[in-house]
Parts: sequence; C-alpha cells; structure tokens
Amino acid sequence: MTDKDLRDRIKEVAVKQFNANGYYGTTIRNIANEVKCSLPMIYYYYNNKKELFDEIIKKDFFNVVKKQASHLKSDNIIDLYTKFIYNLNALSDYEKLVYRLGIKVYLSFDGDEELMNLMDEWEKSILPRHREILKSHTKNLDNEKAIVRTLVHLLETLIENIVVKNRYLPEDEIREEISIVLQGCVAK
Amino acid sequence: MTDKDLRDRIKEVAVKQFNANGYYGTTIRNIANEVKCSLPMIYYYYNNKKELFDEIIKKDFFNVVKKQASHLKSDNIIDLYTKFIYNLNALSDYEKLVYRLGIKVYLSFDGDEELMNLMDEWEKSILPRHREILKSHTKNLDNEKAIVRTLVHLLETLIENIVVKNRYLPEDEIREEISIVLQGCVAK
DNA sequence: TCCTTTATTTAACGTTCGTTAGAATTTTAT
DNA sequence: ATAAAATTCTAACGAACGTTAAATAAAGGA
Repeated sequence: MTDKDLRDRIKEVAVKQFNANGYYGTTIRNIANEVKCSLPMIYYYYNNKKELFDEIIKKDFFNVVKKQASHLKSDNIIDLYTKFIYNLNALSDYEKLVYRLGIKVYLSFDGDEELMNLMDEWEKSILPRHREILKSHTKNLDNEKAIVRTLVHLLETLIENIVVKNRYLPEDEIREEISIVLQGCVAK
Repeated sequence: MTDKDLRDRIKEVAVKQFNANGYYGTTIRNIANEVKCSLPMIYYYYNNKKELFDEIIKKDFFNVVKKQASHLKSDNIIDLYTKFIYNLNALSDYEKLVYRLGIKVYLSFDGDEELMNLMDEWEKSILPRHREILKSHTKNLDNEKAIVRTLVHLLETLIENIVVKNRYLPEDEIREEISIVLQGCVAK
C-alpha cells in the first residue's frame, strides 16, 4: 500500500472519491489531501481531471469486466451463471469501486458523451453474447429471445446489488433466481 | 408552461440539470439562466441548493412512486405487473426525470446520507409488499420467497430501462419477461 | 564529482461557485 | 391614491475551483 506507485495511489483515491461525490463533487485538492501529496503531483501523472476519470473507465473498468467475463465457462448453464454472479462477491474493494463507477457511467449518471458512447457499444454486445452461450447449452426454444432478455435483465440487478449497493449475495440465492428464469431451458 | 409558477419552473429546470450534471455539477446560475430569471430568485423560493434538491426527492419523487404504485390492481397477476411496468412509458417527461433522479439517489449515486436513509426505509417495504400481492393472487408455493425476489429484481431492471435509460418497452415484451418469472405461480 | 533527469513543492493565476445585502419594481389591499 | 406586501433585480462577498509557473529536492549515470 505505501510502496505502491504514487500514480496508482492517486487513481485509487480518485476512484473512491468519484464514486462518493461524482465527477464535479470530486476536487483535485481532496484527492491530493487523501493521497498525502501536493496538489500539482496529480498533474504530474495525469494531464487533467477528465483524463484521470477517463482512464479509470476506459482502462480499469473494461479490464474488470473482461476479466470477469472470461470466467464464463461450465457445462451446466445454471452453474455457469451462478458462478459468474457469485464471483463478483470476491472482487477486491478497488475492483468493485471501479465496476461501480463504470455502471454509474453506463447509466449516464456520470461521465460525458464520449464515455456514454463507449458504454452503448459495449451494451450492444451483451445480448448476442448471452444468446450464444444459451444456444450452446440448451435445446431449441420457441421463446429463446424472451428468455435471454429476462436472464440479462436479472443478471443486471444481481450485479447492481453486489457492486453498486455493495451487498453480499449468497450462492444459493443467486442459483434460485437464475433457475427460475432458466427453468424452461434445462432438463430437471 | 409559460404561465406556471416561477417556483415550479425553477424546480423543473433543476430536475433536468441535477439529472444531467449531478448535484455538484449543477449550479444555481445555470438554473437561473435556463429559467430566464435572475440568480437570487432561486433563493427567494428555496433557502439553498440542498433544500431544492431535497424537495425534489422527498416530495416529488415519492409522489410519483406512490401514484404509480396505486395502480397495482387487477385479478390477473401477470396483467397486474405488466401494466404496472408498461404504465411507466406514459409518465410525463418531468415525472420520468424525477423518478430517474430518485433512482440515482436510491443507488447512492447522488444526494447525501439523509436521503439515502429515506431510500433504505422505502426499499425495505418493497419485498413484503410484493409478497402480499403474490400471496393473494396465487396458490401456495414452496419457493415463494425466491420467486418474489426474482420478480422484484426483474421489475427493477425494467423500471431502469424505461426511466433511467429512457427507453420505450413494448407491452408484450414486458409480459413475456414477467410470465417467465411467474410461470410457476399461475395456471395456464 | 558534476550534470541531467525525475520527482515534488510553494505560491499563485483567473474563474466560478453558493450565498447575501440592499435597492427597485410590481402587485395587492384599503 | 397610497401604503404595505410580495416579487425581482444589480452587484458584490469570500471561498473554492482547475490549472500552471517556477523553484527546489532527490536520484542516477558519466
């Protein structure tokens, strides 16, 4: 913690403050105070406030998301999604806050238009990706489209509960809810 | 629109700007500019910035929520929830923005601790309320708790889609998703 | 050792912020 | 018509903002 690069410590504190007070509620001075460095050091490592914010979303947020999505593997689809969500509990505090800030931008509660467009693009990839996963794990369904939509909607609130509201969700509760949505896809 | 009380017009513009730029990103000057009144007029009708923000949440947001919840009546449970969500599409732009700001506070993306506590209290009432509705509309179920939880989770994302992301959700898509979650509760 | 590069600081810049004092105007009641 | 009350304005206050200039300190290689 104390030996970490000052640049990383600045970003870590920034993530905390952007989360708590938003972009405009966060000041370079407050960041510097919490990092215990002088104010211009922020400008030594980052060109300006916006660039600091942008790097958190563009680099760190999408890294967390990609890392988490890479664990989407299992032959049992209910297991697969249960673990996908349950693993979020184990993210580090920093990763959770980065994820949370990303969701804030995703809902356009913070950030600017450029970041919003990035999020829009990312969002478009969600439904097709889960449709493929579902297709490869289940028999053909007539209401496949609706099930994928419902599943993704459910996943979204589960993620929000863990990451945004910072709550722990037990594995069996996650499994129950996913099973209810996928009960038509899966042989008992 | 032009004949409305200045006090209301100020609040209307404030809702718009608090939504777009957050509490700290919104300035009294910007509000006054968009309202086309002088800056101290805001202070003539509201003691300060925080009081303006608080009134939007404490009064207007909970009014919208209560008004919407009052329509939760029907003998068919799938119809009931479908209409509950579908009706959100018909909210006025102002009501939607008020609702959106409330959700922002609910997720503690804006506002202060006091408002957050209000939201926590409100949240606690959600699950029991829907449990009662479900109980009165369906036969006894073994996994009733899980179904209520899943339903409420699904409702939350549907609300977010309409109110936060400002998208139109067609009635049949809403019905499909609610049916998937409630398929175990309802006789075909 | 001295010089160059890297890291960090103090101090300030112009701007904008929330808020208020105090005067001018408009409306209302008598 | 006139006095009182309600509304609106111009102008300013001190504080905090993002950002930068310029000086100092530390580190590393010749």
